[in-house]
Amino acid sequence: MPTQSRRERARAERHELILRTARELAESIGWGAVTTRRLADAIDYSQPVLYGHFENMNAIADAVAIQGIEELIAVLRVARTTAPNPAAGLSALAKAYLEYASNHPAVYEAIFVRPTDLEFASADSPLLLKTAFAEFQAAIEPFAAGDDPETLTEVLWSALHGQATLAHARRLRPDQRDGRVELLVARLSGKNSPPSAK
Amino acid sequence: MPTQSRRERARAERHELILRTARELAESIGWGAVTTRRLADAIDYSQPVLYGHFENMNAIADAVAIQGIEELIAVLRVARTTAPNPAAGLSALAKAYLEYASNHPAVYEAIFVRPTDLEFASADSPLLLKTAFAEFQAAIEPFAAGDDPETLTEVLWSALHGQATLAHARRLRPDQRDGRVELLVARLSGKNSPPSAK
DNA sequence: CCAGAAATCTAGCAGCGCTAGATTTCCTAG
DNA sequence: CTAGGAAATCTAGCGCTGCTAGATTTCTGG
Repeated sequence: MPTQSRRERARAERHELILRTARELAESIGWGAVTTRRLADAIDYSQPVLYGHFENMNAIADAVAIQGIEELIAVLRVARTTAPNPAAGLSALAKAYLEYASNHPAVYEAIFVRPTDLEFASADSPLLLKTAFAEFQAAIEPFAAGDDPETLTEVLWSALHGQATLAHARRLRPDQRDGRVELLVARLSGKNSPPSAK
Repeated sequence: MPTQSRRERARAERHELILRTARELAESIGWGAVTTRRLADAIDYSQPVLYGHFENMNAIADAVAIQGIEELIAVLRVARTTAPNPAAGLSALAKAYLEYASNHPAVYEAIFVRPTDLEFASADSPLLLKTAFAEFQAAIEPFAAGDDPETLTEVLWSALHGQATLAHARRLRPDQRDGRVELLVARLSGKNSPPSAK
């Protein structure tokens, strides 16, 4: 192992340390309070070190977002493919999505809420977004009936995104999280209101 | 008219000037760029004058949000009550909501996106939120069937909110805005996929 | 062991929200 | 009509932000 390699390894480790710390900080104090000074302090280096790894503060949040969307894709895929049938798959995927958003609000914010240049910036991020989108589409497509599957997918994703963000902003009744997603899935998949009461 | 009154009138005018200017600035350059210095410059006063009218910058955005939600409520009510039947009313309300969000993105952001203390802060703002919520509920309630109307309302509102925010972030196909809302409304109201194709 | 390269830090800039204290403007009483 | 005091307004500045140039330290290869 040449010296060069050890340096590179140390550098890569610190790169991960920055990301991990940024993520932890964001989850505990919110992105708005994750400043270069605080982050540098937390990793025990001076601010300029951060700029040796990332172009700016925004790029750090973007990198956390990319890690997050990879996790999210995996979670969605497991939820969907583990289910015994399409209806259960759709329901599991929807619940898994909201659960991820609820358990990792700062990461979710980094991915989908924060004003991001991530759209067309990094070369691989649009691909990841497309992959995530494909998970939604695979889950809802069996219920497309005569409608355009892509449009239906956008409707599903938007509906879940809305529930995630409004729930996080405490604008929806917390105890009804499951009720909302179940009702949404039921109506979107066409299996509508139960025969009569209950 | 005693002197006191003229002063008060001038003060009220400037109050409105601040709000109007803040709103215009936000719509043209985004809330992130609406700073106390820029806003003060735009109204041709120094920064401290702003603090004679509002507690802080956030309170200005909150005030814009309150103006906005009043507008939005009126828009929703007209859309809903003008329609000839419940189905048309729901559709009109949904489209009006998305249109308002699209036409006044900064105001929409002030109301529903910006991290706000508006929840329990101002005395009248929760009432306004409840009133807006009631509009949604009135529109969707006829289609509740056996389901809880409040939950269904939360589902509707969340779904529209998601479409509004993701569309603004350019993460949904712009040309499919109407298609999405129509599909959403159709599925939520139980009038599902057309008999066969097309 | 030592020169040069690489890594890291110190110190600083401009802009942010916000405010204390100086200054100006205005109203009123004599 | 003017003097004085209250009200309105501004200047200047604090501590924070993201970010960077240049000094300094650390490490590496000859």
